[in-house]
Amino acid sequence: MISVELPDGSVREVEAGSTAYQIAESIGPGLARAALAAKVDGEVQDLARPLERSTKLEILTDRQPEALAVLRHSAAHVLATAVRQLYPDAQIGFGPAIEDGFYYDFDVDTPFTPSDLEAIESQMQKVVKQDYPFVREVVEPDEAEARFQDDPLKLERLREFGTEEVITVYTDGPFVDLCLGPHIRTTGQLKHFKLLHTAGAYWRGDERRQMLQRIYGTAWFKKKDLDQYLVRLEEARKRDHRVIGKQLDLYSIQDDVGAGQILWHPRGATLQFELRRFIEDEIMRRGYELVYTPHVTREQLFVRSGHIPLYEDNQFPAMAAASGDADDVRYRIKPMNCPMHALVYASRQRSYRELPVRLAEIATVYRNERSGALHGLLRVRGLTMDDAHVFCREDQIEDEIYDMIDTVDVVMNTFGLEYRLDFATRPDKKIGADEAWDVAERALEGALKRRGLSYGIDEGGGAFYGPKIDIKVRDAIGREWQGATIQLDYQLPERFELEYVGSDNKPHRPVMIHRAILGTIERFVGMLIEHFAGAFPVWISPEQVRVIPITDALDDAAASINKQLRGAGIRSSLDDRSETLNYRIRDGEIMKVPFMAIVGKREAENGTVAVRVRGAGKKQEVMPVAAFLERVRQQIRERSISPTG
RNA sequence: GCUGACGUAGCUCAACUGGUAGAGCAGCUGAUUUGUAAUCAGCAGGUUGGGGGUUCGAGUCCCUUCGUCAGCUCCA
Repeated sequence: MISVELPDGSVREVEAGSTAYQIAESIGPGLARAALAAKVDGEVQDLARPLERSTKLEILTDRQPEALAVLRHSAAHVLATAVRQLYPDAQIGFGPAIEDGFYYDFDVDTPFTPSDLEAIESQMQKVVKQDYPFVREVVEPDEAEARFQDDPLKLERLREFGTEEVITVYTDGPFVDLCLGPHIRTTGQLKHFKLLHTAGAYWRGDERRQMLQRIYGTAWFKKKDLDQYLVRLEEARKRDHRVIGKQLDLYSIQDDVGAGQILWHPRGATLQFELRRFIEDEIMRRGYELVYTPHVTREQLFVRSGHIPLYEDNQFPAMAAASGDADDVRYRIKPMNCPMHALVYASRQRSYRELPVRLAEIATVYRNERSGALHGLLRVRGLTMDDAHVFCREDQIEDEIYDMIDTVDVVMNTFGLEYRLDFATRPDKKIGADEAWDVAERALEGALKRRGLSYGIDEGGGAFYGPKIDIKVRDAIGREWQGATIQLDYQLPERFELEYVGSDNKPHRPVMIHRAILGTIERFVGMLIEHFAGAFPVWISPEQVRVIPITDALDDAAASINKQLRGAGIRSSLDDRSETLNYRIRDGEIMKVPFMAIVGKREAENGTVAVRVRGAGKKQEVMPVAAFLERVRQQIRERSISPTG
């Protein structure tokens, strides 16, 4: 007999070899029916696994979020079962649960079409109806080899197993898979799922290997959850910066210019203008100095910096010699600013007294991104970094990093953006002595700890030249994009032989820190559009106030208010079109203008405006023009997130 | 770059198996003068992304090229 402790603290004595399912049955038929998996001593397992030792046991049902991943992974098996029935020659890859769903990779001769998906989904329904139990078996290597004789992908994985490892296979009806588990009890427990789309995916994520066909799907405990998820996807599409960017006339990308290049329209340019002003103001108060450097330089510069050949794939090809130059002088458009900032530093002698030297430049750089990677504003070829390079002594690193993290936090909080910090440590392939890495990593982590923000650790994720801190923000549909980045660099100072004269009157090599706070203006604006769904804070709104006269008899009065607002530095416009009031108000709402100042006869007579605040509907407020003006200015000054705030 | 899907008026989308390219909104003109989310009428607008091919005939089929989208890979 063994004793099993349940979550409520009660203990049951059962025979060794009893299953969690049997225990669930003994507790009650309702629980047995609802049971999806078991948690044994903190580990999620199949319900059918025999319990050999005294343990703590929790029966997982649809009330435990941990069971969702089990359900989704099982859904992947049901998918594979269906695909194998419809396409017996399909070879199977991997099929894990992922956030919000699952996928399974198949090697098939002809890729699946959308209508194939429908057929596969209805076949899945049949598999569910069959209510096949998921059966786990532990097998010997040669037995496993035999079972997966016709599945080269599985065989490949199988041959990677160490001799000590336990090989398990799972069977549901006709389908057998090499799999760690766990699974739900039967296929019938999968109820609410939907296949979403297909995509190619390299086998083992390696672009040199063959491309498999991946089918993505989603699965939920309840129909309501599934429906909500589909609605959420729909809502996210409405927040898509590419949709809103068009609606609000912020920017365009045109074939005549080329993929991945942004044409900023006046409204989008205003966002960029305010961001630049904001960040430049912020960092100059923190002791940074602005520099401007060329966009095209001799290729040799990037050879010296090491970009060529290391980064060459991401650079645009060389340009021919400028006229009059020697034939061997070629030029490159810059993919980064760091070499030039290093040269600014090196342009004269530096004393330890002037360190840290902090050089900043908001500059557009050009990278030859692979066409398939481009994505609206979030991944472009012409990207504008709010770049800076700090040259300092090792003992100054921590303070500098601390200040950078603080800047990131201030900037993100200004917009109410949530972000995630990742501390990326030394990779296997690295340059420099371990002692230097020790110092660098300690400094970075010390600064993180001092700032008191939580962060993840990306073990071995650092750059080859130094550890880094990455800041990631999510887009409307939950994809993470890198924003700010802070990178320590021992390599470039070496290559450019950067020096400062120390108090000992001897030359020393400074450390270089690369950092961007917004990341790139393009990506940051894209994130802002999605975050605010186009309803920007007043201070960055392209159009802050729209003055609307009720009839054309009031056009002059409205025009003079508009002029007054503009004179006060407010981005105001006048809508005196010969359209109905309703039409113009609707237009203002659609364009997400934070304030509409409506001028009727009463207002004109009293020197007031009827202020309609974006999103507040009819709850307007009549106030003197001067008071309104001050209110807008206050919102701008305080960088309020919402006009109602 | 790779796999798949897609590309029709400024925008959103129609056009059955190949048979005269349409609508709404936006735009222009005129009328209307409006008190808080679409006033009415008229007009104009397209070598169907580009190039080539099959066909009596191509938006529709084929090839090619550019681009977009979802992923993969890569990355700010």
